[in-house]
Amino acid sequence: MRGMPRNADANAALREKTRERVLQAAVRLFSRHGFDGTSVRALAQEADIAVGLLYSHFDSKEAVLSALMRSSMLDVARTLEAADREPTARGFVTVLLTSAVEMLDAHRDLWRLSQGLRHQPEVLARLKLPLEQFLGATHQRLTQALAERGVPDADIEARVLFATVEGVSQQYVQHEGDYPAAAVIQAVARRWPGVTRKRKADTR
Amino acid sequence: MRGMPRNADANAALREKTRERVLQAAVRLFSRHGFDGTSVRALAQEADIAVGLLYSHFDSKEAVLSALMRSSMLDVARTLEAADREPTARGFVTVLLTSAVEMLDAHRDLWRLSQGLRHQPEVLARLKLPLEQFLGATHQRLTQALAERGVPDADIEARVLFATVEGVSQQYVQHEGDYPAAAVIQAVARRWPGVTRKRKADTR
Amino acid sequence: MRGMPRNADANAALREKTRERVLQAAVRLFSRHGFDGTSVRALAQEADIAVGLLYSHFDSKEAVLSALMRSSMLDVARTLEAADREPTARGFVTVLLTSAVEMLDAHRDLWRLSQGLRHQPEVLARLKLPLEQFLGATHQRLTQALAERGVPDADIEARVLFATVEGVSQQYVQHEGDYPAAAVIQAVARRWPGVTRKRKADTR
Amino acid sequence: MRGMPRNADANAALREKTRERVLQAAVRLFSRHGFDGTSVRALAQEADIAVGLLYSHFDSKEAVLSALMRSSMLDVARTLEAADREPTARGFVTVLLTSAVEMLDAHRDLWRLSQGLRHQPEVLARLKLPLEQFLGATHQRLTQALAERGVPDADIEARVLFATVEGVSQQYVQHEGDYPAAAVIQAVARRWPGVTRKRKADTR
DNA sequence: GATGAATGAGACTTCATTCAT
DNA sequence: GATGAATGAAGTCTCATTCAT
Repeated sequence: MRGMPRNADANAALREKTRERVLQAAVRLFSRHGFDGTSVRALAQEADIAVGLLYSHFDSKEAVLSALMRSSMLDVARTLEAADREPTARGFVTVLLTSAVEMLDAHRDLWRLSQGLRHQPEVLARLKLPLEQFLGATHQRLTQALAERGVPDADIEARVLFATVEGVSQQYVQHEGDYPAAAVIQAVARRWPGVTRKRKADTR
Repeated sequence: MRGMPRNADANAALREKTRERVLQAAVRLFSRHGFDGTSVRALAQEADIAVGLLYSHFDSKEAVLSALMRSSMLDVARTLEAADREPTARGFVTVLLTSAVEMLDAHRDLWRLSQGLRHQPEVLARLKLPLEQFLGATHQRLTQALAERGVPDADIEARVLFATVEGVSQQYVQHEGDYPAAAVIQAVARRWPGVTRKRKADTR
Repeated sequence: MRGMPRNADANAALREKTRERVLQAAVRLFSRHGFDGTSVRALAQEADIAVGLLYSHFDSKEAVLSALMRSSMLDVARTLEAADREPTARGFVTVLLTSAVEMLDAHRDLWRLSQGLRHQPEVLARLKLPLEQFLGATHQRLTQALAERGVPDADIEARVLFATVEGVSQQYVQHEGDYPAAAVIQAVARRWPGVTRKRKADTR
Repeated sequence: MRGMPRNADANAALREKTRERVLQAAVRLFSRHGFDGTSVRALAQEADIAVGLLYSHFDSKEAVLSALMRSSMLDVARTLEAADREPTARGFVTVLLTSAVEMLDAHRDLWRLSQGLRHQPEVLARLKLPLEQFLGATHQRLTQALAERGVPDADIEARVLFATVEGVSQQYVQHEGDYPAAAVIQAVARRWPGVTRKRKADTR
């Protein structure tokens, strides 16, 4: 076992700080110029570190992207959790959209980045991200949430809801600030039942 | 004077055919490997022409992308036109989504490609695409279409509709074939008025 | 099938010339500074071409080395052939050494280079050179040559001979010109039988 | 004044042990992957010390190589000494080869490494190794040894002997264990006089 | 028009070395 | 003494674009 001067804790903290700086710089640059449009040199400069140091934290430029994408998937998952406490479908939809919008405010760049990659199968494959599986699981959760709140035909309705959330998110991000989010959310919510009916049968 | 050879028309047709082959090759490759992931050499190879010839048809690799994006915007515009003949909001929405899905079937790759670039402002700027303006115009047209069909609060409702169309398109493309498009479209349409009420005031 | 302007033959000749220039530059530089000590930029400069062009002729810097090594193995094989016409062991040895020395005069750098790599198993493995096999075959040929010329115990004697040729080559190259090659060759040859005795048994 | 701590001797011994570990790690790695193919980090890891510590023992990576090469030259010199006690040329040759082979068994990797560098003049120059001079001295010693044992034309014969030793060493190392060293040595020795004749004149 | 050899800037990544702790 | 985070120069290779034929 080898020694460890300079205090191991301080060292770990130092590393964590640097890593975080790289990730934040990466969100900014990747989302603006694209992954390929961002050079490692630019990335290091934005993070205010030497190029070499970047590689002591990540195996490759791609690994930085991969870390970001994982974090983005967590964002989405968290959005869902917030809505789960609402008893009615309308409440569920409202909170879902509201917290999605809040998440976008906080992580707009990250979300833009992840959207940009959604449709590039080759790239996703290289990153080894379980996107397919993640989308499937999300659909499942939405279906169950609606079913529990008495929405019939929950499977199809979940698809409608999923599409709506994605569409609204897209529009919201695209408009960079002047989007009537509250009004749109309300208009969407009005289309979902405000009370929970007795369910006669199970979802499946 | 030389030049102006045997048959000017045949020559022009030939050029057009080559140009078309390049564009088709570009959709395939760009949508799979991304713009940066596709080399001009690969592009020329896929189009079965020499690299040099490609440059006699397009100023640059970027110009090829630009041409594709313009064509994609036309796709979307055409989708709208198809729906315009429907008298009720529900009919409008139904046809809008249906023809969107049809368009996706025909131009899935192109649409994927354009989606991938939607969120990269710097790239879009370089391509000098009037995306902002195009989205604004589309929103206008939707708003007017809904207003004309007696939908109150047409501005907000148009945003809901736009978001829905985008969301459904996204999901549809993502699922590569096993998406219950018809059922989803029906479920969406049910949320829109099937009859046109008298309008009391204009939209604007 | 695509066309081929600028005359296909001229094109091929052009390519061959360039390729040859690269190989010659590579011998010079690799043998002086080592493979790792030679940058691709330096290589291209010495060959008086652009870096990129080098890569249209060879897959990698390593591929250049590989091509050289193959050519070096041919050199050695040719040396053997020259000696095969001698009827006595002494004549065989004399010609073998003489033509080895001649070969070294012509391809000193290449031989130095290949010697430098002989003992780096990892590198050789990467180059996928059949060195092991080549050395085995050479030993076989020497054994048979000696046996045919009536040398008893030809297997061991072939090893002595092989070692001598290698050792003399090494010394010759190391001395850069002031090596009494003729005298050494004569002294070596004196140790081998000048007449061919009747063989009583086969070699093996 | 601080420093000069508890036990200066123990400290020095510790340093020496570390230095030795580095050198051993270096032989292993350099001989397998080459000098350039071995990173300082890998070297430190193999020696189980921190990178920084390595630099407190050696000025540079090159200095490590230099130390190894010097040690390799000592190996060769020692080989010669062992043979010096033999009265006849044949005995001298036999012991020379035998102890060369023994040395190779003990320091195969080191010898391989040094052989790999023999033909790279630029590299040798950087290491400031007196190779030229060392080879000259070795030749001198061989010449004298043969002359003293009554071999005429000792200068040329010494070259033959030197070449033989090098050639056999090369073959021996290349064959990684299945080389009939004893038989080859015997076959070589048979070519040298087993008795010492009166010398009529001096060598030079 | 059509070709592909040629160019050279710039991308990602590695690595010897330094130095604050 | 001992550590390993940090540096940035330099390496290999790719690629959009040009142009002689």
